[in-house]
Amino acid sequence: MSCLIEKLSYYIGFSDAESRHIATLEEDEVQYQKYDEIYGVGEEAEYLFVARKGWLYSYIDLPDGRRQIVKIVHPGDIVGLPDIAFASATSTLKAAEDCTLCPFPKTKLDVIFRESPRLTALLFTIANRDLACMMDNLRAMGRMSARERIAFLLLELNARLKISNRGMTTTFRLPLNQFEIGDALGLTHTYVSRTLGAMEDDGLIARTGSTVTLLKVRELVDLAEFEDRYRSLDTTWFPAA
Amino acid sequence: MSCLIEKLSYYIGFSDAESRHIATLEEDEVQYQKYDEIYGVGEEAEYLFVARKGWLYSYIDLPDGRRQIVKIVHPGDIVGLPDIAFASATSTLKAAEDCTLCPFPKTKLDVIFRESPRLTALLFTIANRDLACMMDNLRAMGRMSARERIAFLLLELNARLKISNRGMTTTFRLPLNQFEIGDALGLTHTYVSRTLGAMEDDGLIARTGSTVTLLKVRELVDLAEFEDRYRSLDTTWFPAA
DNA sequence: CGGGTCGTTGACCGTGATCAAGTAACGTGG
DNA sequence: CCACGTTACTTGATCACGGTCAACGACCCG
Repeated sequence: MSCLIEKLSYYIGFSDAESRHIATLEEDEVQYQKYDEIYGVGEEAEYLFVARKGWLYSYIDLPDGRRQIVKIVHPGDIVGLPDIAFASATSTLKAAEDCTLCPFPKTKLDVIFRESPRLTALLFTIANRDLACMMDNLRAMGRMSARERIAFLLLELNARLKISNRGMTTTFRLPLNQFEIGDALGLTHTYVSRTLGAMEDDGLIARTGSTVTLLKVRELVDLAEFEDRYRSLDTTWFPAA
Repeated sequence: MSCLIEKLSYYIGFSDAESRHIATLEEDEVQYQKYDEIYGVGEEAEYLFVARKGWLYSYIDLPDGRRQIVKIVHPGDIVGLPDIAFASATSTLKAAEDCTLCPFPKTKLDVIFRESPRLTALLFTIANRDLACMMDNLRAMGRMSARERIAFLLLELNARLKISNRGMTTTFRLPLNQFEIGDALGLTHTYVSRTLGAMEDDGLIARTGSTVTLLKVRELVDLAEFEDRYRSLDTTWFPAA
């Protein structure tokens, strides 16, 4: 089954027509290699993407080399929604590892808006869920220490992976290097290294290669004041199918 | 004219039916006083609001007293969209000054989704524009100095005020105290005071009471790498009226 | 082997936090 | 009209978290 449908049907069931609409978003498929740039700031934002395989991230550069990763993308995620509001892309999309994407034009959304209010409500809700998550993120960047931010990132990634990956435990592959983790959290790779090391010493997490295990989930959750926004959505107000 | 319609019609024109849909969102009206809490984290998120008069902001608390303001609300803004994804509110909404709000239930959106694909596309686009703005914000918090963040905030507020306020100059009322500015930018009020003072000394801005003037806009824009995301939206792919 | 990427560790430094005191503006009540 | 409390802003002294710079080690792949 497509990982987009899998992810969406975690929240509501779909009619055949709705499933067909979703399937049209994944008709094409393109491969990218690790560190390929899929699109850059200022390029025409004609297409959206469904991530099918591999992790990606979007980031914004500052002219002096500072970089902020604003979104980490997993299989089943829709990429580029924040850019549909503009004629050109507001961030750069890069492959964190070899990956597969399904591009689709903005206008396919227009069809969904006209024909499926229920699917529209879901997409609208997901966009707003993402907004709420960005706010949590902003809180982490504005008011949290390095250790708290790292705890937050690990918990959020784990929560997201649970949605498309039933049977997910607290051990997961983290295909990001410490530069990338730092750029996502507003830290330097040096300090990421130090802090991860200290958290490992304290028995909060364990690392083997690029795999992480959250050992003391309760303590991590308290550290980061983490709330799982992915586990459920309020779909009670949605139009009927 | 209602400030919501004014703000939305900045981007597209509306049919009579669409105007009526928008008007249903502003049927009721409630007054609040400065520092009133409209709703808090965890309360049932039954209603959304249209801000009609006065500034507000939503924030998230940490248990030890740290606070992050995640959104500053102006007249004409829709408040609470990030919460429609959940059964209860994810942030607290507070009045920055005396203000007027128009509450409406989530289910009024459901009607819009069923009857007006074009208005749906606009709301969807605005939600995603807000996402892009949050990402700019995240970049500011993660990778910018205090001075750059303040430049960024002032430019963004000014850009937003221009939408509903034709003839807006670079002088505007800023009804937020320095604690609130700090909480929005991840700084202490002390440092906000110092930095604003230094920026004034450098001739970048001027202050008189709670009014701010951006004197060297070009330099401020360079400082903050500011891009105005409010001035125009890509509406070319929207369904026809 | 050699070269590249990535992670670790050490020494030092600077931005912005913390703590504290003082000032200005304002409304209140006597 | 002044004494007062409150709130907001400013300024100074000190501190610490995390940045910067640099060196080194581990690993992978050619």
